[in-house]
Amino acid sequence: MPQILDAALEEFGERGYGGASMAATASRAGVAKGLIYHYFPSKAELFKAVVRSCIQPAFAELERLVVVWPGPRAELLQRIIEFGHTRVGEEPRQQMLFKLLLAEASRFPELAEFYRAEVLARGLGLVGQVVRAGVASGEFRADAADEPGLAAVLLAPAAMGAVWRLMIGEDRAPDRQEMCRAHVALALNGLRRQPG
Amino acid sequence: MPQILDAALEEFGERGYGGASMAATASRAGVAKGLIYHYFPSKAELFKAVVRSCIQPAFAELERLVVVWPGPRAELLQRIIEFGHTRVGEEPRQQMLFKLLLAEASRFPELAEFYRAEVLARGLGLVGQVVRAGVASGEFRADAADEPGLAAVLLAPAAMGAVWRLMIGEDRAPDRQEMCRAHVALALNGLRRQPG
Amino acid sequence: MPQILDAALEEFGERGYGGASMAATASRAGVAKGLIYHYFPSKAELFKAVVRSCIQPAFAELERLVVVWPGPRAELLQRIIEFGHTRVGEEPRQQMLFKLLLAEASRFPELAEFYRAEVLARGLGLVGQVVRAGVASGEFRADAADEPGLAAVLLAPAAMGAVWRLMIGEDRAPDRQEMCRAHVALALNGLRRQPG
Amino acid sequence: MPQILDAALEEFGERGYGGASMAATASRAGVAKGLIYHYFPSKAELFKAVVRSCIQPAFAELERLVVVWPGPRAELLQRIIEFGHTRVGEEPRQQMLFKLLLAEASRFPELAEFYRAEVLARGLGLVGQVVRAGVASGEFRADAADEPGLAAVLLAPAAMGAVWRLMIGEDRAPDRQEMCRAHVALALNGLRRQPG
DNA sequence: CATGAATGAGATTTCATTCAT
DNA sequence: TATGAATGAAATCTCATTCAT
Repeated sequence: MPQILDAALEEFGERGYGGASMAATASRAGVAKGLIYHYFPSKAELFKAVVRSCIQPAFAELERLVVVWPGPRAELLQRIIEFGHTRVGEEPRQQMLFKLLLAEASRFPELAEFYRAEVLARGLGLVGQVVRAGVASGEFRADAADEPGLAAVLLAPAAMGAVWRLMIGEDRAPDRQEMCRAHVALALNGLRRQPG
Repeated sequence: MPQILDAALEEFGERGYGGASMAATASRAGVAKGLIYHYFPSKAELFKAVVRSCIQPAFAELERLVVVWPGPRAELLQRIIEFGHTRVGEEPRQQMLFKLLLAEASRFPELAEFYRAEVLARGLGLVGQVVRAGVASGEFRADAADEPGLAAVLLAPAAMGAVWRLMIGEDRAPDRQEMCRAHVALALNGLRRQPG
Repeated sequence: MPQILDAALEEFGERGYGGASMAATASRAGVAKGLIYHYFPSKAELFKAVVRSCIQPAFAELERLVVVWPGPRAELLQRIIEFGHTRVGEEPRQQMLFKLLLAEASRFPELAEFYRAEVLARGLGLVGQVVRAGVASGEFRADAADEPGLAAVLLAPAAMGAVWRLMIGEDRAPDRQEMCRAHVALALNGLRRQPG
Repeated sequence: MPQILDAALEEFGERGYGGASMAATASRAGVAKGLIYHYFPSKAELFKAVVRSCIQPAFAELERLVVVWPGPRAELLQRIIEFGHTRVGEEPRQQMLFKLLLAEASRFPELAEFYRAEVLARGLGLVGQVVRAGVASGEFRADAADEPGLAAVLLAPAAMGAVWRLMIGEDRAPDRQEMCRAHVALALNGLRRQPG
């Protein structure tokens, strides 16, 4: 059954939900078509199972880090941004998951809700927490705490970088490292407490 | 024939490339299936024609504005950012186009290339030009001119906002106005010349 | 399209609704599978179309006869009974129709209703009319007009003969002519006005 | 194993032979699919076993009654007819059995033969015996003994009543009691010795 | 220009049946 | 006895595409 999920992930990833074929998935997995239906009642259920199987506690590491971070918040924010640019879409399974979410979320409300709750909301919470802590400690300008859209703006460049890479390929998309550097610079400058 | 393209846009937009059906497109357009093949040799060609038909000189206005802008670059940049947040994905046709690009670009290299050249590159060029002008005029910090990823970072929040809205719906996605305000603030603060 | 209906009638008749196959129907008809779906949206619709195509004004002849009959009602009743025994299930199309109705009516409410309204009710009406006329003319015993189940009882032997023939074959079922003779005798004796 | 037969009866009764599924039968019975095959080599054999399990000595009571009946034959015949109308298709198991026989007999020759020998022939024998006895005793008209189709005609209304109820439902079919009354009246009148 | 009958490959899904445990 | 994983054939249905008219 894990082999079926693996095969299905590949197939869905390569062809999308609509383009994927149960027969191809079965033969990728080296099993008979019927066996898939022994475990999953339909293509849609298989798809959701595949997505579920890719969910990983990606944020756990960061969330722990935020809690125990001893140094300045600016540095923590930098780490988070760098983590976003380097780690997002690095592992193939995660990359496929993101691709599927991107392409099919609008046709699978459950998927969209999962993405909102498990990925977006956690990411926003993480960043928002750091920002507020930095404001409280006086590192960041005070009004940053009152900008409800700030977390999303801080998250967006890393996410959009991944989207661009998926859409037009790693080689033609904006360079990962360059975006990362500029992102860090803009964020830290943009949050710095104003002189005078 | 424009009716066919309109119908096809709706159909592709609602069902995606794989899910769209020529028969449904024909009946949406009120013509016979055969007529579609009179104009378009295949489903894939119809799809590309649909995408092409949605291309609009979205950047033309901005590109002109950048050239003739009389005031401070900060204000120009603010206008561009605001334009991005409010206009991107506002018109239904543009929204569908973006959705299709997002979902199918990886399976239609021509589409991806079109997006890269006509949308991404022009957008990056636009923003980059403003940044360099602002640096030249002393409004923005000098090292902003040497950050090749900066334009992408400045563009990303507006783009990602549109992606989020497509994925999880206007109502559950991060608020458009809040993101816009935070985006402007972060960008202007982040680019400001550092006090000596 | 008539060839499809003919082929479907054969297929459904031989194999029943559940056992019939669209592929077999198509190849019987000498057309491609897909063409059937060009005309009929589903197997169930094809089935109903087949049934509809078999409906014939079987009772029209008898209904006219009842109206204009000049002689004694007993003789008319005898003719109707004989018609029932000899004609029902004689023509192959009608035989198949009856078989299908019998076997599938309980799973196709529309079919059951059609049978009730177009076959059973008309048959009962016909017989009831003759009985009442015979009572009115004094040929039949008076209380026959007050027995609401009589028409069904008079119809039943002919119908049940057809059912038996379908179930166990013409050769092993009760003999058609013998049943017919006994039926006529019982009916005419049973309706005769009582002496004294 | 009785649970399997019960479950199979329900399943076959609801869906017919073709529509019934071994998996559904197994889950109705609360056992695994494999276990059914432990007892029954195939779906067809299970079906026949189900039918066999429903056979009950329905006629035994009547056959005994005919032998020992002390009173007039007319009264005995009336009882038999009333028994037919009230008892046939009363118990759900018998009803399902009849339904299955009706629908599938033509595709299961063994079933048809079983029905002919165990149901039809015994019923005809029973009625025939009573008629002959009544003729011998002078209660019934003499020529009734020479009508080979008479028994079938006398049996038919009760049987057809059950068929109609199965086809179009108890509520829309001819009323059971009304048919019974008319049947008794017609039979007794129709068999009465003619006045000189 | 325009139709729609016709095709045939391929999609998802069901299901009786087998078999190792 | 009993399970349930596994199979593979066949079922219904869809759909892009062709072509005679």
